[in-house]
Amino acid sequence: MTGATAIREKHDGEMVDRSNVRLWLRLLTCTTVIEKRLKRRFADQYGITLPRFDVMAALDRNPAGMTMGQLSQELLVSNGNVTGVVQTLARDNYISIAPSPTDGRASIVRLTQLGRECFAGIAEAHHEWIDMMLDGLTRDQRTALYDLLGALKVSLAEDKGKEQP
Amino acid sequence: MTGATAIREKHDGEMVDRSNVRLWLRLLTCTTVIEKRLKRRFADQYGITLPRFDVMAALDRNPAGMTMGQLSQELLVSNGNVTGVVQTLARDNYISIAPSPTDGRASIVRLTQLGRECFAGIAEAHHEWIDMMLDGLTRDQRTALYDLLGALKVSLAEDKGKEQP
DNA sequence: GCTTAAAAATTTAAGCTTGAAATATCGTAT
DNA sequence: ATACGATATTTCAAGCTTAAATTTTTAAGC
Repeated sequence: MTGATAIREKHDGEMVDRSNVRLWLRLLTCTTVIEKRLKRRFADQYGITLPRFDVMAALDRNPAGMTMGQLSQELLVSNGNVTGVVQTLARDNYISIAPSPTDGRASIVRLTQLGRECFAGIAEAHHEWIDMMLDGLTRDQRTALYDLLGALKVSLAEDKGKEQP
Repeated sequence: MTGATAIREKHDGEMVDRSNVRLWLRLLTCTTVIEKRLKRRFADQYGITLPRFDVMAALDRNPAGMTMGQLSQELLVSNGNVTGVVQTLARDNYISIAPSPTDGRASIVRLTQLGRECFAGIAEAHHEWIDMMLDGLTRDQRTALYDLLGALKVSLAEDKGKEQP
């Protein structure tokens, strides 16, 4: 079923059975394909990058505002990365950065009116694109995939403190 | 089951049921967590980046060498990216870049002896790390996840030509 | 009030990534 | 032999990302 547009999976070069590595590579390939398509569509139709959308989405969910540290934790990226993306969004007036009333070190980041309006339209398109990309799976398949990824997520969280070899 | 080290999922800010978006975010979160751990371990224990490892893995699988374009297709990244990563590996003498005997525009990239030796050790560690990270799933879960991701991959490939809204 | 460790954020250097432009080469048609 | 479209790669600008260093501020202890 691999037609001309079939997606190749990354390979690690080993010939012996490496089912875990193959599972990981398939996970990575699926995620990468979806992510690149989203990025392309965000850029083409809205002139926005995925990281900026992620920041706006986090702020949309927290209308009272968030600190840089909270954004870093919510988005699973470093503080330096958050600083850079936030500054770009502020430059373009999608968000505002205000000093924290209670901590002189911190800032409170919020969506502006312009930011909220832009985000609403982009979020709707985002949903539609995701729906389309997952449309080829049955509802049962999507549910099963969601549950299995949930198990993986829990397992990875428990992993956190494990020693490395 | 969300302990202190539980991994938060990214959110898109909507309160209505958006199961496809939640599935996508869970996929993204799992992939991101594994990828970041691999990157950290590669850097800490071998002083190498994941993209460089990817290039070496592709070349290990193709001892006769590959062109830049083949690397780009194999690794699902742009030509410009391949150029940059390949040049860095060549600088460090892990790979060699030779003019193609049949096409003056192209180059043939191969692992050097040093590159092969380094890659062998790193690849082994890579397998172990992946095995450990996926160890929390049962064999049946891993098989089911692999198959479901396969269905998703096929579906995404068929997506390729679909019109956007 | 002073000292110190910790916290919050910014800055920095290095690497990765894309898409487009530029350059050199190839293959085909005339 | 020449012209032209296509191909392969490099270069470039812009953005993202990390980890570490730095700066500013806070909180705790004395």
